[in-house]
Amino acid sequence: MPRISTLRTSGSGSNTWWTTSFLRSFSAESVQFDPMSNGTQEEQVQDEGELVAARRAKLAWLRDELGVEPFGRHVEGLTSLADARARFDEAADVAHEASVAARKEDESAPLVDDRPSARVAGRIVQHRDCGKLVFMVLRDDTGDLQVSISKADMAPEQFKVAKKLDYGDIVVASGPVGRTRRGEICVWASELEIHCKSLAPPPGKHHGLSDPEARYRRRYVDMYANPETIRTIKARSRIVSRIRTFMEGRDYLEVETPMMQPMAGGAAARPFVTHHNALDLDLFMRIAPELYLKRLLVGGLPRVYEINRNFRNEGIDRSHNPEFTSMEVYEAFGNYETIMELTESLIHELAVAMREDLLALEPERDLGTAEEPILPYGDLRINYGRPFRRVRYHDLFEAALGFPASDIERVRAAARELGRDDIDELDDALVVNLVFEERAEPTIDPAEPTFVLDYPSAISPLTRPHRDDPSIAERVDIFIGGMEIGPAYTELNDPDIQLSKFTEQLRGVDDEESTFRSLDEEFLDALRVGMPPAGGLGLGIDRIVILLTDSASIRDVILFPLMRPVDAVDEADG
RNA sequence: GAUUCCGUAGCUCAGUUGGCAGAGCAAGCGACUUUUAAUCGCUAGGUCCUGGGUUCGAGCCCCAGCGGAAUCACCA
Repeated sequence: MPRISTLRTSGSGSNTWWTTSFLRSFSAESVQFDPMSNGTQEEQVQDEGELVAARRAKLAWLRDELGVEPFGRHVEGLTSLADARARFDEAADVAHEASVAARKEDESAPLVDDRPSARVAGRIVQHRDCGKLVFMVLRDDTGDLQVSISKADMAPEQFKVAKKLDYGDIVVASGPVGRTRRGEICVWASELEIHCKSLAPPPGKHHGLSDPEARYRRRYVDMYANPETIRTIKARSRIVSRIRTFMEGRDYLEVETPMMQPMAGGAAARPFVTHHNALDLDLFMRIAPELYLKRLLVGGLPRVYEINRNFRNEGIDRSHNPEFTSMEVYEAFGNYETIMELTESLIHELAVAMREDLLALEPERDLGTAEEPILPYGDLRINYGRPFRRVRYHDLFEAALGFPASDIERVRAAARELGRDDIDELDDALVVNLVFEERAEPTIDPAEPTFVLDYPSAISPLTRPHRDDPSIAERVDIFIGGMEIGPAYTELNDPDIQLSKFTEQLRGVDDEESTFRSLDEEFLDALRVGMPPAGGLGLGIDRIVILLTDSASIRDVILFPLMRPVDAVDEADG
């Protein structure tokens, strides 16, 4: 027999008829004892602890004793909790209170009740049973609202239900919007129905769910336990929507290109491999849409963008998830200057809108001005005022190191100071960039969005060299809050140079890399057909959202970040 | 992949030198017609992440594993 011995059926004087009734219902309905059953089924039942058993017992009680079906149906005329709260009418509430007081003196006095009413739905996050009064707090995606119930105002059966509801249950309540004596705006419910009985033990009432692992694995619990989670989800959705509106306003066409590609191109990253059965063909989850978007420029679309997922088979940390969302943009006859202007305008506009969203919630916050929004990010206050800082790669290098990048002896000396022992084997350009990343990048003020432009050509193999100085590339990277948000380029459209750069790139590839790097002949064919000169941009959408929502980790802005399955134990051993 | 830290009741967390497993909230029963983390009385609730080892004795010490977080590497 499954273990339900934690629930006593005798020996304790405190048990009443309905405890035992719960227990009978529980053992009769929920636990189907089968002498032939195997251990696994029994274990599943045993997993249900005391808290679940109590909830199942209430479920059975609702059905058997009250004839209430707690898994409800379609409901009409619902108002969000925020809207219901907004309906509150002070004068009507005062008049109602006065008439109730008058009737206590004189029973023939008329009852005045012009309070607006509302029908609301939500999940119970607090429940207080005070005898003939019950107070509960409902939560929906617009906020919290108290529902107050007086025994005198409700049918006896419904009041019984109201007293026995649990944290986590979903209910619908209807009645006038008023205040309690303590001034709390609430729905004074005359009707109350349970529409979903929550059978899982809820998270804590005070601290919510704070264990990060539990929050990511059980996001649906995190969402109702921690309202900021829904706030971030909504903010992300608004940000993406605003990006689309912005791009559409500038005549960019949104397109969708393959996410499963025969060749993983467009970036230097390790791909995931998958397989098409009917074609018996290995495919790569895309690491970038770039080479397909450029084909569209070849075909004649002047301005295209794509917002979608890339998949990169690499490490996971606060700013990296294996699948992440980026926006790539290509603009015929643009260059990295026009793309910088686009990027700056877009990010500025997003910050302006986010500032307004934040002020709508908290008008008193100091968030700069509409032209120069200042948004919090951790300990920083990032100023999104235009123009963003622009600094050339070599100038930033020299300012940080005290000597120019062309002084290669001093650069190599600085690199050795970083503790690298492979310096002598590296090309000059790679050593310069190493020192740049370690010493110059950290000097960028994280509170000031900054474009770093004119990277060395030698480390930018897919970028068009600068027309005045071929040793530098028309490439720009934007940094905000210490994160690289995305690079922009003047794209290469000379097919012969592109071929030689590809070939050169493939030469340095090791055995492991060669399994997923190959020469994309179709793309080269497209370039030979002819691509207009173009500016291109890759923008990390998750990172933009991290910044604008002041989130600590990419996992907070991705609904279901990748987690190792808990049960995948020892499978790989052998 | 490396290093460090973490894993104890449904949730949030204590746990002393290795000596009977603790609290608050949540849960069950009772009281309460204006609560606000309601209050008051009673009751129940544990695979101390898993598996080994040391020890008379392990939540605590050692080894291995699993999961998570941070930092690093890869990368965006």
